[in-house]
Amino acid sequence: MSINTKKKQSSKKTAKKPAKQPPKKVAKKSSKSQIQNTLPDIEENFSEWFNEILFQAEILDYRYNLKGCGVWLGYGFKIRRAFLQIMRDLLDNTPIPHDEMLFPLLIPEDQFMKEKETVKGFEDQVYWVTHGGLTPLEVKLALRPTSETAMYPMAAKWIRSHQDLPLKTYQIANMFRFEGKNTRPLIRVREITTFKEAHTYHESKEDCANQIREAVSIYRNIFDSLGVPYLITQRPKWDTFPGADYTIAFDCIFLQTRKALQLGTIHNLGQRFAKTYDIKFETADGNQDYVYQTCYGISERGVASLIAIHGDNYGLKLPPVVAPIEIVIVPILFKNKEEKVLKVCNEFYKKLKKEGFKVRLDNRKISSGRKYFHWELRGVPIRVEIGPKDIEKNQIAAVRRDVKGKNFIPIDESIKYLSKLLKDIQESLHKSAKKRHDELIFRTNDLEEAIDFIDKNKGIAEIPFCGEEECAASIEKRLEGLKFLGIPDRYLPVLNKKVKKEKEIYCSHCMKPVTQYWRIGKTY
RNA sequence: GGGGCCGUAGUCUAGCUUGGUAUGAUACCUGGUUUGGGACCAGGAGGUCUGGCGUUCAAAUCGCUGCGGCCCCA
Repeated sequence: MSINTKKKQSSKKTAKKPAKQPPKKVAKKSSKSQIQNTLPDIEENFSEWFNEILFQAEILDYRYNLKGCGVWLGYGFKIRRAFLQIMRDLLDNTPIPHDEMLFPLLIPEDQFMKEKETVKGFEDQVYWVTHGGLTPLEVKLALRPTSETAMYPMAAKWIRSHQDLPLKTYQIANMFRFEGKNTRPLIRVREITTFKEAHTYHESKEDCANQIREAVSIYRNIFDSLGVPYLITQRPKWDTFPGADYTIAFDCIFLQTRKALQLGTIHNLGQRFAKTYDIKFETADGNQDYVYQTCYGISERGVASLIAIHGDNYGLKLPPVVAPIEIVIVPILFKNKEEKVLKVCNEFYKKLKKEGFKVRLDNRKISSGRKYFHWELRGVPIRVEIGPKDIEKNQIAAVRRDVKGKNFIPIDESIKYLSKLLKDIQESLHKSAKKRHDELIFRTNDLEEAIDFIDKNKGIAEIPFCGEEECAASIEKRLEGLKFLGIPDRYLPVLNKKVKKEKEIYCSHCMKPVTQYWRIGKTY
């Protein structure tokens, strides 16, 4: 199957178009059978590949006919669920746990408008509910674009004393943002179906800084589990979350487009929101003070990143931790031998199931080659084949998805072998992605070189920079789509005991002496 | 934000210029034969031609507009 990524060059009138390029083969095929269900080439046409894989691998159906909204399908939903499980496990198990909560989707206008900075940052993106049935509402209701304004008035009611602090909360819910016309499945959507937002409340600046460190470490863990490489960067002050003191972001550079995708953000909110929403507590010495806050969020872009980072021309490669199926068993059936093979497969299936593997036996009456393509497209890490020859030799054939080798294993050793293989795949996916990702970062003192590097879509660059917005603006003007990501983590006091300082470098634009490189590149 | 192109079965597509029975493939269903990398044969089912309005004896086809998609530029 294939979804609407067709690119029709011809108009009705001018019809006679150039011959359509056949899709690039993803596999060797006998010459007489026709090619179908192929994916666009991931290197040549990443964005088409991405749309196709979402549909073909049954992750998302984007034919809902409402811009920026789609349907999570069965297989995709399971991946999403595993992704959420990773986040929940980490947040629930910090020394002082985060409590999961759920706030209303609707926010009354007056409450929403209270925090001026946030409103300004989101005002052109808010969906408004103006009617209840046929009755116009006296106070219109915002569909949350983010939940600070829903949560903080409640927090003000809950927090009385320093004994109530720190309070750590999170919710996983959908958000609505009226994005412009350039929407993209999972990456830029109008309904963010999956937004994990943590909000924490503290009695001091120091506690707040500690929380930032905890958040960074949680996020590291999340993306490491997905095998997704990332850069940690403090956003420039002009690109900080509205109302926050500073914002630290996790970005992933897509290996094909070499554009950075923001995967998650961590904000130090200081006391600004506490003052707006009057979140006060009584200190140990009997005074009143406003709480210090942080918030940090991750969306379904996490799923997008693991699809994009590991995928190839055969389809997905799922890290075992998020794979809905870790091992698929394909029986190799020959005439008059079916019963025997199916019996052995069934026994092996039950054995793996009992051992706790996420396993699936593919009994369908289609050719085995077809099954291979089917499961490879869906990124199942290991395929086990069992045929008459294997039964004779008391073995199984194990094929890994990531590097495609076939190995024959004595059936008695198979459990041990398979669980080790899953671990290997998990690690090797991460390692190979990280290796390719690291190669996309280029440090130079020469602005021309940096711009050339980015212009040729080779990745992102680090250049010496003074931090001034005007200076940044003149550099951004040099190349379309060029953006300042911000300050690399190695320079951030909050994340380093000893902060690194560069010597004898000068801002790429104004030539002032500086001590930091900044990251610049193209972004999604 | 500005501009361009497009929408026909689950999917892809022919037909549109010059208005008159909607083409083919694939996927799907049934039966048969097969199966160590996308099998084959036979039969079957599947369409408000993106929604609305208009022109016309007659609209997939011409015009306007909504919705949706893709591309280029800011």
